[in-house]
Amino acid sequence: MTAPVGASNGNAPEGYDKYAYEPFAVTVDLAVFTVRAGTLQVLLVERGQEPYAGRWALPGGFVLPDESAEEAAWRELAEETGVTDVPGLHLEQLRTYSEPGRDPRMRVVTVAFAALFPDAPVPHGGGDAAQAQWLRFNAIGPLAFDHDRILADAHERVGAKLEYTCLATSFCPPEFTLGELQQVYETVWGTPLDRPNFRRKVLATPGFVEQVPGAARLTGGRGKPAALYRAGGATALHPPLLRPTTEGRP
Amino acid sequence: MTAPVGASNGNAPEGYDKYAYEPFAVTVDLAVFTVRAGTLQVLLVERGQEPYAGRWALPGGFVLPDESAEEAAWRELAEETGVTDVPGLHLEQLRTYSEPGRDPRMRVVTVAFAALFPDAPVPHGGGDAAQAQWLRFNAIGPLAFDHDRILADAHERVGAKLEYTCLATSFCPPEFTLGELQQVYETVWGTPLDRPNFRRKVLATPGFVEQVPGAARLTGGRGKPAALYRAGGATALHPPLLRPTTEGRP
DNA sequence: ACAAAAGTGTTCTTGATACACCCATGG
DNA sequence: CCATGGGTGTATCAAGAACACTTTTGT
Repeated sequence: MTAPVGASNGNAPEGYDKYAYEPFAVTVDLAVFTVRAGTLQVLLVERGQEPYAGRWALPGGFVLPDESAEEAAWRELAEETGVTDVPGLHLEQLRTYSEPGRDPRMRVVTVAFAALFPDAPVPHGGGDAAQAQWLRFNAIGPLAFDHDRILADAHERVGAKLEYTCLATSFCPPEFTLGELQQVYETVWGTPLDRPNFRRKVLATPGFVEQVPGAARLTGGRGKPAALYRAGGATALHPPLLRPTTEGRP
Repeated sequence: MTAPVGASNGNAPEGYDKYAYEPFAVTVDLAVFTVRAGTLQVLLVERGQEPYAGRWALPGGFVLPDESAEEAAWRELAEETGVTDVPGLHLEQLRTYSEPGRDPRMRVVTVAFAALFPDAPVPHGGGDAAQAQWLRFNAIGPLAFDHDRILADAHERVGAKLEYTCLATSFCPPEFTLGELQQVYETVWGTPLDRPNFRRKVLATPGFVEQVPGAARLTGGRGKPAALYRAGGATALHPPLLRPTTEGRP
């Protein structure tokens, strides 16, 4: 029941006073991932005040009175990174965290989002983006609030999404090699993949990637130049590309 | 950033007045499904007041100051159905809907949940459960607020979850036949399945179901009595049980 | 005897896995 | 010429799809 009052079930609070209750603050928290140099990185900000002063935290902020959580998330992402209109940037709602004690100051309900950032563009620093920084996912100590859990949930979600969607291209620049795409999978999953099979799988999925006609690029300085690809129009991946040795994940 | 104020990014509102903003109401909405007599049914309540007076709506209500959204959802479910401690009942967070105009009276952010109810126990009526009723999913007209969308999202989620979890047993009574389990899949997905293959698939997944030793039951009055099964301990389904002709779902 | 529902077996095809192997480029 | 990374081919195996068939009950 959405209605705050006068709901047809008799359990909603009586009266219709907007201010009758201790107010809830509604915020968004963002788990922004990127893959750079073969490592998984997360965008974090350092807290200046108590509680958790000096700790790292997920970027985020209030949902303003006239915007949805999605709009707030996009706005915050732009403010933290200083980047607007990143092509191929993916942002999706993760879940909502509402435990009463999660912020010691007041009741804060946060809608968490997971975002995939392509490599390269403007990591941090410039402009009004205060001190947002990319940190290695594996080297992240305890975060403020319940952000460790949010980050873990986001990581699991991103890993799962790579299996059955074409989302991995959101981690890549507009043009990329199949080796780079494979590195995205290997970095997020933390497991090596068989190159020939990965290649077949990707190319056999219509609309996953499309080749840039004549282009080629040298990847590591050495070796044969690799063909370049762009993201195709497909979003789903059928059949899925499963993580190796996947037993009993809920 | 969870902090309402003094956050390390400069974008959070200044000051630390809990009442400085138009307050957000936080509610939960429940999409409760069951499979009865080969049809998919949804628990709905009829609204008594404006807006949307006389329309059907998802059951739900406020998140109280000292409970999480999950606790509120369990409480509302118990209140609407009059049932507590239903074994095998499954409830999970779906997503949060926060568009500013979704309730015309005030700003209401709702955390939506999807629940699977086993067949049979206490449909409605008794006790304080006002007028919650089971309606056929296929015969549901336009609902109040944005509940059509929430219900559609919940249905899609439930359908997807049947593919890769053992969740279907949550639709069944404690003891059930494989034919009944198959009917759950067919009802939710709306597609017929091959019985021999379904059977093999279910039995080949360790921990999905376990047979009740000597028991058997006559299903439709005629035919061979079917063996009875209980839900096993497993939660995940590897490899998944995919919907037929599944092309291009995001 | 027949219908209806449970349960078993078999074939065919697809997709995943694990390799071996060739190609192009820089040092 | 060799190390490095890109790209191709192939044999093997497990899983899913389709369907024929048997068994047990009620009418």
